[in-house]
Amino acid sequence: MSPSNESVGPVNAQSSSPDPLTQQAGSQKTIVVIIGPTAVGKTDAAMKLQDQLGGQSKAQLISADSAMIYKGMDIGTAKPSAEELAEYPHKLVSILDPNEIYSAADFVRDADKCIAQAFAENKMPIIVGGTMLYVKCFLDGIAQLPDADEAIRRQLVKELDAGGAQALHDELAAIDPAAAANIHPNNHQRLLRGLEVVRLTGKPLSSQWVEQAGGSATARLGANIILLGILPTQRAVLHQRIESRFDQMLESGFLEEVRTLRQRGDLHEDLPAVRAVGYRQGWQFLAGDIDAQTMRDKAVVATRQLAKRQMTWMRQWPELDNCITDQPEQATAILVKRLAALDLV
RNA sequence: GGCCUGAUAGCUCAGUCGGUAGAGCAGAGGAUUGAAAAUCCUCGUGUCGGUGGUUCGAUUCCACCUCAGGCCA
Repeated sequence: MSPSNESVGPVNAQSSSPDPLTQQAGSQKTIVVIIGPTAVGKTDAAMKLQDQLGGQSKAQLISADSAMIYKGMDIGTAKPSAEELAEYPHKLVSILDPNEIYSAADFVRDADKCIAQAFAENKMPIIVGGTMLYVKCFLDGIAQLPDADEAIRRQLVKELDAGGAQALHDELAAIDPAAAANIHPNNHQRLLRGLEVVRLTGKPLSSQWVEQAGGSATARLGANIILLGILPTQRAVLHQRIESRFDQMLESGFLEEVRTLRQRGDLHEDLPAVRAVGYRQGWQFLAGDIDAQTMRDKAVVATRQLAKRQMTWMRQWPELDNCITDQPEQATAILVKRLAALDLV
């Protein structure tokens, strides 16, 4: 009989379920979130946590990864193997064709759905991934904005080519100085998106950013969040892992995977899937633009740079102050301890 | 053994008609709201291979040495 039993959340009538574990998990609605840079061991930590919680009937893994979302991109995204996925089913893995485009807003919507389902099945949701924007938007909420609009984007690109980025940035600044200050003129991707929203809604972007639809994850889902970041202090060690992991991918037939994607004929280098780390370089190699050594080196560099950007997100993440571990092998133990303190395991 | 070319930032190189030097890449830090494994911003002191010589002053010119590549023997 732990004191935290009474202090956390409403307690359902004892008669509703004979299983106290299930009942507590259901009533307290806890979501575990594990984030970290690529190659750090997030997936292993999440799978071990599922074991600790009692297997796949008690936990639901949900991937927050903008590349694992694609079918046929397995080796290069370091997806768990088919055997592992059978034992540790992941939501939001291999759900999209590589010719499709996914977004942070899609992720928030899909993750919310997966979590509601997990709660309905008395499973504890475990979000695990390295796409920090997805996780950030999931946790904080995301503004209600219009989807990408092909016609307007084409028009904006035309204007960009004709008049240059500064003219477009000036236009944005005239309507919405706050958004313009936040978006560098050279960042065409964000600049065009900003103008797209302004033209579609007729309202400033910055004011719409403030109103996050549905609010934070806690507010939307009535759940409390346990967030764990795995942030290595020895970057050289991570770089080492990234390098040898890519070499292993090559040995495992990564280039065959890319070749299969190329041979479809309908994919191209402007698609997010083909721009993914490793795939972009493999694509260029198979197109004959770069040699094998260059491909390998550039892929490793791109992966290192990805890891760096992921770690920048994490360092700036205030909620992460007291829950970072640089020892991936201990991440599961730390989470189990925190769940135990809430009587959830 | 002789001749030629090179030696400058972690890497590839530019440059200084003699006044101690700057790009790309790598690396580091940062931003991040429907493409995010994306996109973008900021950050450059290094015995200018070594030792002498000429000069007020040499990374720059000269000599020799070392190393690398090439050519001739």
